[in-house]
Amino acid sequence: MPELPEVETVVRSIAPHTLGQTIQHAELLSQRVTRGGLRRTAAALRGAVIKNIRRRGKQIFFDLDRGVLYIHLGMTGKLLWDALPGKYTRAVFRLDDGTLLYDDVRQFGRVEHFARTPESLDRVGPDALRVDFEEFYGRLKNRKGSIKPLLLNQAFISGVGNIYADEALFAARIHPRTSAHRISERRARELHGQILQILRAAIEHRGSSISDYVDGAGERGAFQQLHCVYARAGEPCPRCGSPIRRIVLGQRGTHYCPRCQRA
DNA sequence: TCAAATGTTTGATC
DNA sequence: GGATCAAACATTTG
Repeated sequence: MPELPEVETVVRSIAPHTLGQTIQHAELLSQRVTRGGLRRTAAALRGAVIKNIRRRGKQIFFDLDRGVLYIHLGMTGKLLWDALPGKYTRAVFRLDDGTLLYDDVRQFGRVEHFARTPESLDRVGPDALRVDFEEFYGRLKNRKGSIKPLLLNQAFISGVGNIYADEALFAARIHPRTSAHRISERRARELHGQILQILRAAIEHRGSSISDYVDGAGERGAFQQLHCVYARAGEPCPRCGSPIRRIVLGQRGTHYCPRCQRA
């Protein structure tokens, strides 16, 4: 669920509460989410000071005075400030002025402590908001597969997920099955620009809440109201009125306008 | 009641 | 390496 705009919104909503605070107590509750060991991780976090909070793609890094707390929300992860723990609470961080909870129904997310930012997690591609066109096109033009799965590949660029991939391809009028290396420089420029524009607009609207996404204060986003194609199969295309089509591409639901986005 | 779908990543295989 | 596919999990939707 959480893609770049949602993760950015979460970071912004919890940063003011957590920056500079000390982790008085940490409790890790899920082996699946915290593979580094529940007790080891809790012990490593206890007493650490939060110096900085960063986002790269969909990854969140709390820089500590001793290592880093890494959080990935997966599909259903939530970071909540001063909320009540529930059935799906997987980690509890008691800070000086309140409590930060990590809730995650499906447990595809991760909460880990690292002594330093590890290489493997750092191997994601450039952040989708910071990649310039030269680099974007350079990485794109020799790729063999379809453009849609490539946009979802975090090693290509990081931050774009299923919603924003579909919306960006619609805005750029590119069929999701188009081979990446067959996209002209001109059309690639349009796509790059639309990715930036859509991600920025989504952040302004505090993300997309399709089912259960909320920010650190438990607030839903509003950008889902502005989706043109995502989860709108059968509805008229806002540009030409043709019914939006849904196919499966790279095992993911893919939404597009068959008239505006020609193969 | 059951099958299918859900925004994520990882790891196996060719 | 790059592309493809199954799997991890729990809930909701048709």
